[in-house]
Amino acid sequence: MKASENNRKSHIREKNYLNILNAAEEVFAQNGFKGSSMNAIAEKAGLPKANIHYYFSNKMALYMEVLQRILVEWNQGLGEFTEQDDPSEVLEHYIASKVLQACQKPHQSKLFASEVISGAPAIADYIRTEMRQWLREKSAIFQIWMDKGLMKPVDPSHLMFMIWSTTQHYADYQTQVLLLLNQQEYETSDYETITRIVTEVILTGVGLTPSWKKQ
Amino acid sequence: MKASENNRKSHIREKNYLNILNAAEEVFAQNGFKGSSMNAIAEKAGLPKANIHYYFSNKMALYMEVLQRILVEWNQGLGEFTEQDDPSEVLEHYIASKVLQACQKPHQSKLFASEVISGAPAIADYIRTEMRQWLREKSAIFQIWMDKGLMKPVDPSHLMFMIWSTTQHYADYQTQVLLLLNQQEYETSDYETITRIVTEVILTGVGLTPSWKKQ
DNA sequence: GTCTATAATCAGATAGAC
DNA sequence: GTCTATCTGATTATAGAC
Repeated sequence: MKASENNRKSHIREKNYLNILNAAEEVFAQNGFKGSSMNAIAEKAGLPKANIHYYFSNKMALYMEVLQRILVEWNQGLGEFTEQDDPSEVLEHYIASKVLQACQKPHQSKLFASEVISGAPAIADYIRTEMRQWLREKSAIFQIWMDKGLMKPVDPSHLMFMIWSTTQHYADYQTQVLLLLNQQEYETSDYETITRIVTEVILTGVGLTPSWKKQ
Repeated sequence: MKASENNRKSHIREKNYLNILNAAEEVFAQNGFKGSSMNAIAEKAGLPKANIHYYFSNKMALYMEVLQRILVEWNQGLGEFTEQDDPSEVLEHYIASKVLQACQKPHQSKLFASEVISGAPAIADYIRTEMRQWLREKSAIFQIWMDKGLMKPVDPSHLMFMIWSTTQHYADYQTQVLLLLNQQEYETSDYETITRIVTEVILTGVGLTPSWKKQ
């Protein structure tokens, strides 16, 4: 087999693979693992059901791939900071990224929420190890900032929960938010409004000043 | 038929009815509407599957009853206040009730979250009418308080979303929170910790003072 | 009112032609 | 690699004995 053929084939493989993953992400996000059918995923991907089984050994394997991809993307995009950084800059940046992520890729947070609501059977281990470790590290940095008097002392873990909940709300409860605001979808101006109020309330709440209020 | 017999029968009916509703609430909360099976509900209720169909015509009818009951309970327990009330007292009380509700009856919020994540097919109408109306009324009160200079001006709807998200987080993401905090379940002391930090950050964030910080 | 048995449909997974 | 046909088991719902 010529190399060019090989490339073309693996290109097709890659394309189908991603197509299925994307379709699965949407369907799983809407109805959770148990509530989603391979049929629904196949239809969304525009393929016969059997093709999915050609690329993924079974439903659970597909689900794990989708979840894995989300966790990897989340770990890349967010949350690396050190005690040397400026507290308000760090929180502002973190909140802004989370809001953007929630509004632009709500499926990801919805799928994650679905998984956690059903008891996190697939990611309990991940939460107990990597996520807990990450939270411990970042909490320690918060604590140092508080000890230095750079911010008001509040429980660091719960502060992180507040950031997660307020931002992810716009993904998980997207349907409710849009219905209440009488909008069809999020617009770019919404990202800014949301980021602004969440940042302002939380930063002020822990004794910090948002950059746009300084001087 | 004697009256006593009639009473006994309707008592049995009531007991079974509630038993099924409670079982259904748990199962639907964990796996959503599509992901839940009548079988699982029957097992949790300790009844043969057919008995459920004796009390509820079908799966959707059972689901709607469960949802209905949650919405009624939520409407009773929370959130009646007027512009004459004191802003910090109102917010403190509202947040405390929501935290208690989230920690004590996480199923309810989980089920609601599940419904909204899947696009709110069963309650879109409720959200568009009653809930939107409620939000408009309360937002108007917030706005009056802000106009009077009693609190810092922020978007009232989004402020409400922040209260909902931070409190409901402890229900919807209960599994994650407990895994991260390395706890088996919420304790009474947790209710207080959570209420305290959420209240403190949000109230301070909108320029109010929690009661325990006054004088 | 309760429960076993069963009809009818749907879902996950595979076989095998192309 | 792709797709139709099909197997097997689960699921909703009902029939009918008790």
